[in-house]
Amino acid sequence: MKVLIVEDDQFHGSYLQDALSEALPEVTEIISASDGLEGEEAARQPGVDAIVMDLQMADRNGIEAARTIWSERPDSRIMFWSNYADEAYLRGIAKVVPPDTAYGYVLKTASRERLKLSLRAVLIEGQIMVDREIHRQQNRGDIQRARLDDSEYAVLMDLALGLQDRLIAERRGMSLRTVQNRLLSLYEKLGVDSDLDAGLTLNKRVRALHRALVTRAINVETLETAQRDLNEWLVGRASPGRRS
Amino acid sequence: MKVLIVEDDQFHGSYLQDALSEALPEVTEIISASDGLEGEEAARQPGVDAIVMDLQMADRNGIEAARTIWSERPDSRIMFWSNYADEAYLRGIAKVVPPDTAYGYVLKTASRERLKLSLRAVLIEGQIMVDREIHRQQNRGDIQRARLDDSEYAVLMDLALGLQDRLIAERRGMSLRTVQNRLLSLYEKLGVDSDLDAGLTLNKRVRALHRALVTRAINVETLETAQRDLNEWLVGRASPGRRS
DNA sequence: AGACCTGTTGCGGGAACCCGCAAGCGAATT
DNA sequence: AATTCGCTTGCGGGTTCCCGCAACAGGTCT
Repeated sequence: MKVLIVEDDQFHGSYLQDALSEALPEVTEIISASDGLEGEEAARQPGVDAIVMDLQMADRNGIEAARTIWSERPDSRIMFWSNYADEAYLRGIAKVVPPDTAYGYVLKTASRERLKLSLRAVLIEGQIMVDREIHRQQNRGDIQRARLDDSEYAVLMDLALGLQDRLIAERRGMSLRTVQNRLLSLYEKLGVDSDLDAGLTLNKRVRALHRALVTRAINVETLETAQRDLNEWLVGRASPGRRS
Repeated sequence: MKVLIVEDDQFHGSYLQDALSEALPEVTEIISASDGLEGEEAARQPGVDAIVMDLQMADRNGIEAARTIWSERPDSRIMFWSNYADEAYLRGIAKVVPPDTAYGYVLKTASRERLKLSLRAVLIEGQIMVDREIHRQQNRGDIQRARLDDSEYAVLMDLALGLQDRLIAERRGMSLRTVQNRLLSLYEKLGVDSDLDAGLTLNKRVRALHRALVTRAINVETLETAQRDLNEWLVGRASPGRRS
């Protein structure tokens, strides 16, 4: 069995390599890549059965690399290994994982035992496994009162990009008023108003983005990929009617 | 010589310990802390001459820890050691470093040689030393067209918190129109308009925050500490004139 | 001194935003 | 079939935001 490790921190990389060969005796070969691009390249080698991937990497991050890898080989088993329990990462992964594909998400702070267990479960058994820390993070009701559904999340991304209501409506195919309703529930769920019990009134749009960031509903990498998606959408929209 | 290492990643911690004792033969004792709070505590021990501090830590981050340490012992020499070259960190450090105090900022991606050199320069020689990568990051004119001055930065933080113009004016002691002028130049410097050459008009406030984040002018930790500062200011404002 | 530049402030108006109200519509329940 | 519930949509109005225009103060250059 041949496993690819994509990790840009050499210490974490060698620790991972250790744990991997300890946990999975069936591994015969380990290859490494130190950023997302290299990772995509290396994953094209024949015989790569499984991948362990860091999420935060300089050039191309883990989720983007995973997207291209999965688009080429949808049955690849990928284990994500990350410092942070941001909900944004989980959403990002959920958007790119093919159906019936095994993947996992463990934190770097997890114990060696849990890491080894997860590696076996995902890479060998083909399970789907997400560190319970990550789910717990999201559900703490004091900070994030309710989960955002997909449509709300989409609007949140557009808001975060700075689109105005009209544009969001066009992009998401809703009416203007519906967009505003989504925003309303976003403000509610993100706790925008709860901060102004102190009697101060604030800019809800910006505050929503602020709250989304500090609650880890989105993060800066999310913003960057969302910007790329927006650019694609924009060129797709710019064909006919070259007016003004 | 007694040195304190504050670092929550054990691998990086032991690497640092190695490099430290290699680079500084005069070190006789190394003590460790694994988060900001522990670090503050440990720094109170007698005889701690120098500190190496990670910036990203779970509970209390490196800058906050440095602030309390410096407030107790302003002559402490602190070397910051970080994964990211965010301008936000540099600004945060600049705000808390006492005058005539030695400090340094190196990236974790720096070579072992450069790390050792910086350690000597800062902890032994008492120099101020900032990794050139960090300055380079900020000055790339394609992304960030011009540096923000302190007043603009302050307004940017308030904007990021979701304050509206009136509040910012009150907090910073400017007129409403002046605040708006600051915002104008922020929009300019952050490149808010440059994105809308594609002909799309967007919400400048939110877009400014977006740009500030992706250009690393600010980051999420900045937002969190700014929120705390805001809360302090709010309670300080709430005493007399209980009007409406 | 006069010209000039930079930063601050007020005014005013068009655009965007926030949101209450109410009508419409499909799905689930009774 | 009637009712209820949730979601969508249009309308209207109060508020905030963005910013051009212009007056003014203080500092610099000639």
